[in-house]
This record gives sequence, C-alpha cells and structure tokens, in this order.
Amino acid sequence: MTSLTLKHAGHHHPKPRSAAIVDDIVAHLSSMGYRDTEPRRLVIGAAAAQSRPFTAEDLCAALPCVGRATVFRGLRLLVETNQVCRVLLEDRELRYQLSHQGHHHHMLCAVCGASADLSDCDVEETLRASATAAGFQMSGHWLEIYGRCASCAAT
Amino acid sequence: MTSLTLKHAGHHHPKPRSAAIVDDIVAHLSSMGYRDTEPRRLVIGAAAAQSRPFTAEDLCAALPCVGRATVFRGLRLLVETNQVCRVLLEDRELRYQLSHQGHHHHMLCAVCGASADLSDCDVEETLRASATAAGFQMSGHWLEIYGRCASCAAT
DNA sequence: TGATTTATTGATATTGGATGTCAAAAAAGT
DNA sequence: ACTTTTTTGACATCCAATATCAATAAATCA
Repeated sequence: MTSLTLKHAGHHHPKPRSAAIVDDIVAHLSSMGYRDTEPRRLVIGAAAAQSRPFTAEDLCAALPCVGRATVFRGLRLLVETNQVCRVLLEDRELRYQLSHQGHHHHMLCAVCGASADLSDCDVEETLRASATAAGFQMSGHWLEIYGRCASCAAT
Repeated sequence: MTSLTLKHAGHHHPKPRSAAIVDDIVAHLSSMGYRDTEPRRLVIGAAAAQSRPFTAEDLCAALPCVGRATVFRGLRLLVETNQVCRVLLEDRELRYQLSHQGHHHHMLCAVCGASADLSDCDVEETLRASATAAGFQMSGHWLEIYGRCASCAAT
C-alpha cells in the first residue's frame, strides 16, 4: 500500500500523482471489502484528473470504455465512502470533487470555476453558538462559499 | 391549522394566515406582471399550508385538481421570485419552503423534520474573514444546519 | 497452482422528477 | 364585450440515475 507520506517524498516521483491517489483510494476501499478492479481504478483516476468540480457525465465522457452504470456506481461508492464530496454550485447544480481532507468547505470561483478548500476556519464554533442560542442542537452542516478566487479577483 | 374553503369572510373576520400569505405573494407577482389565477393561488396556498419542507410531489398530492405541470411551473416561479427557497436535507434530498425573510439559514431537525430559520447570526462576517485570509473574495454562500430542534433534543 | 465463491461489470430496460408542446381557457387591457 | 397575451393542463418527452441479470473477474482457499 502506498503511504500517505509519499506526497512529501520529494526527490523523484515513481508514479504520477494521480496514480498515487488512485492507489490510496483503492487501498482504502480494499480495507472496507471493496475489490480492486480496473474499471473502478479508471473511474477514480478520471475523478482525480479533473481540475475542477465535475459531473458524472464528465467522467462518462472521459471514460467511453467504461460502462455508464459502472461510472455512476463508482462515483456513488466514492461519495458514500467520503472519498469524493459533493459540491453545490451557486446555480444549484451539483458537482463532485475529490475530498482532500476531512471536514472542510469549498470556495467556488464564479469566474474560473475553480474550487479551493477552506479548512482552517472557526465557522463551526460560531455556527454552533448561534444554533445553541436558538435552542437547536447542531450535529452537522453544509456550507458552500461563492465568490472569486485570488487570481481572478486580481484581474 | 388551515381552512382553505373560506371564501367570503365576515368583514371583521380575520383572514387565515395562509390566505394573507397567498394575497401577499399574488400581489407581489402581479407587480411583476404575473397574473392572478386560481390554480396559482392554489399552489401558493398549498405551499403555505405545509408545516415543513415539502417536495413538488407533496403539492401535487395536495392539489389533485391542479395539473401537474402547473404545480411544477408555479413552484418554479415561486423559487425564481424568491418567494420559496430550496432546502437541502442531510440526505441530499431537495425540498422547498416559503421564504419568510431575506437572507437566512435553515436549521433542519433530523427527528421531526421541522425547519427553523436562523437569521440573527454573525456567520457571514466570520466566513468573509476566513475567506479573505485565504485570498478569496466572497460574494455569497449557502448554508444548511443539521441537528435536533429544541423540542426533539429535550426528549 | 486451480477451484470456488462472491463482488463487479456492462448492455439494456426502467424509473421518476421535471420540462416541452400546443390547443383551449382565462386574465388583463381597450 | 372584444382583443391580446398569459396561463392552463393533458400528454409526450427528456434526463440523470438506478435496477436487472447473465457474464466476468477478483479474492479466498485447497
């Protein structure tokens, strides 16, 4: 199994980064009893290759050799195992992207469509405090942030 | 809680709350050039009568006398004019509910399914600060809060 | 290694929410 | 009332996503 520290291995990359990601995810799935199959690796690889939030259709288009149902099933499995998270665009369209970490939020650029993660925020505490003040016992939340990324805002 | 069959109320008879809501929304739509029609009033009334976030199907079921397409069109019109807002449940199902105010968030109870509004929060400032720190120019956000409402948490 | 078991695949059919079509009906304007 | 334009509703259609199910391939075990 590929170790996570491979990211910082530095000197040379024995494999492209996306391949390492695929290995990681496949290993994680294997530990949960899901098999290591070629079509599944292809789906994961295609998801990892996306540069911005994608749709199931994007993956199907990128993988004409993989059955449509398999792409949908693979994507669903990734979502259920938290390897891929859902992203809600400002126009309410639903997209997907690899989860690079645990709990985090997405900052979605309206100009270039890129998605950046926001993980070091104290929104959760503020939220919980507000909810508690309203007598609500918060257990989770969903947050998307819309605007412009640094480079698009600079122009 | 609702009595939709009240047509000609006595002159000091207070209108049911939902009827007043319907009038308000119809008036607002009229000012935008949308006509005042009976099917549309029925859709608005049915939406206002829901005690918790509802689906288009709920409205169709409540209005067997109104065409299905009309219900969907009416609901869409309400969403587009911000009279009804979308609510995303924790299981990713989409629901609707009347907008009672401008910008606000929903606290959704996993036990009873009720939705309460959270409007007096300072989440926005916290958010904007975090985003700015990450070089992101925030222009909007979407937030849903999941947990248990006061009464369900009490049990 | 080969046999056995079981998950997985993929072509296809199907589902179910939502929208398009278009003649008829109804609302607003004259 | 008459005209114009929106709206309605039955129906067809679209679409993403899922279900079906025989065939295939992966993991396990002998």
